[in-house]
Amino acid sequence: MNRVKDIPLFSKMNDENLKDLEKISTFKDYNADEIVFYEGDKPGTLYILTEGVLRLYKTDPKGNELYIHQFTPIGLVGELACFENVNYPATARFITRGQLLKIDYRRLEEDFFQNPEVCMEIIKSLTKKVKILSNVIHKEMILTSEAKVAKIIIEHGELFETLKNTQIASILNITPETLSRILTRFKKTDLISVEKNHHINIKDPVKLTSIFE
Amino acid sequence: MNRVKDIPLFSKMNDENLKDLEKISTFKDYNADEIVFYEGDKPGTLYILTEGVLRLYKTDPKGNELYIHQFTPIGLVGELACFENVNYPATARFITRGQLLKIDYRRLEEDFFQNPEVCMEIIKSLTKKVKILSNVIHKEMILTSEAKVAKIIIEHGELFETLKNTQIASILNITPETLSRILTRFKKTDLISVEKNHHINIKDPVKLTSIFE
DNA sequence: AGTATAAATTGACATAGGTCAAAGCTTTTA
DNA sequence: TAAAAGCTTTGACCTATGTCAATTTATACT
Repeated sequence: MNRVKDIPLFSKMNDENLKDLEKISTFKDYNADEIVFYEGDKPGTLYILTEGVLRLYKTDPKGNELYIHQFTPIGLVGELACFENVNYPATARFITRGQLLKIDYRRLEEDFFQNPEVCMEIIKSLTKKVKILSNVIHKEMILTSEAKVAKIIIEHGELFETLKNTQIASILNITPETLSRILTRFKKTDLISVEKNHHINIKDPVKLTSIFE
Repeated sequence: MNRVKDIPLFSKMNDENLKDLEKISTFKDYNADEIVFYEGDKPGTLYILTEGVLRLYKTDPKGNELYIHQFTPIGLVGELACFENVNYPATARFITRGQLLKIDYRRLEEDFFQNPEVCMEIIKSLTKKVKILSNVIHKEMILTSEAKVAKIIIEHGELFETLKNTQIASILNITPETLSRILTRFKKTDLISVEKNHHINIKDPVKLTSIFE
């Protein structure tokens, strides 16, 4: 992607505004593992993810990464920090190669929010974000490790075919050891079985679901 | 409060829209401890808190209340559920007597979001909420119990003068026993001392702050 | 195919906080 | 001001997960 008007957020802007926007924004490509911003950095740039997978995580005092969310195109990233002028509450790192549109927030503000279409898109984006965070809270505060694993098997079982268990553990914010032990327990109690290609066969969906609901 | 136009969110609406709004909304008074909605309830009503203190919390499988936030006037409550049409992700209960403006969301939608002033207020409200949730995540995922206590002493030490330790423990999502043990430890290591009227005297702010930063 | 590297499993152990129960303290209420 | 009710403190114990280390199993590379 290389034009601002291809971004849904701006698709309904008039040409004049678009031109202004182009002046204060640039597309930038990233490699996998590149950091976009660190937790605690000062805001000032609004990011729009146009390509790739971008992970948001926090770091605890021991240095562990605490997974919050992975964004896929197209979405606003880091708008809270800009709108509220607080430091970024999490670190953003690309998981794959990717691309961002970087917008100089200070030069944007004035007429940007006047446009009702833009406002509507921002509301949508913020709403999505509230939902994401609300789910994070649910997962981290309410669910036990066993419940997290049961939930990801039921809701995204296919992930086990493409990701290593260490990666899944990191998404769930548990250790690989804990994940391994829980999977073993699920196999022993005949809730699941593991077939070729790491495909997880759910043998007792009802019981498995009851673990996290 | 008893008029819709006294609410900032609607203050800039024209008279016609206001009249429409009044038709689909009602003020309702609540007593302390009254529940407004339960986690899992179907949405349909947009609430605006006009008086009192409203607590949002989730309930874990053991029945423990997990504190998320307490709202004070004036603020939108439960808009995520309405906008996204998902069930309420938390329970809302009044801590004091209070009042809500209840708006029938289904009858609202059409022209409500056209109004740029209203949009702007909604963006503000959602932004505030993202910030709140982001803080909840920080508190619950990153901080240890000791760090939570240190943080509340530094940032809201005066709370100890008005609230029982059990209430503070519930805000921090820790048990009163744990809070008591941590306070004892802080006293023993000369970080704080407790004076008359439960006033907490911070003897070593630097060290105390370093526990949670 | 055969070795090197990475990932998963398993066991032993550590730890933060929760749970339960008893004993002191403070408020409130009568 | 006495009795009751409600807080706080303390000790003993429990539990879910993390940590570290050893081993086994898979995967990738020449």
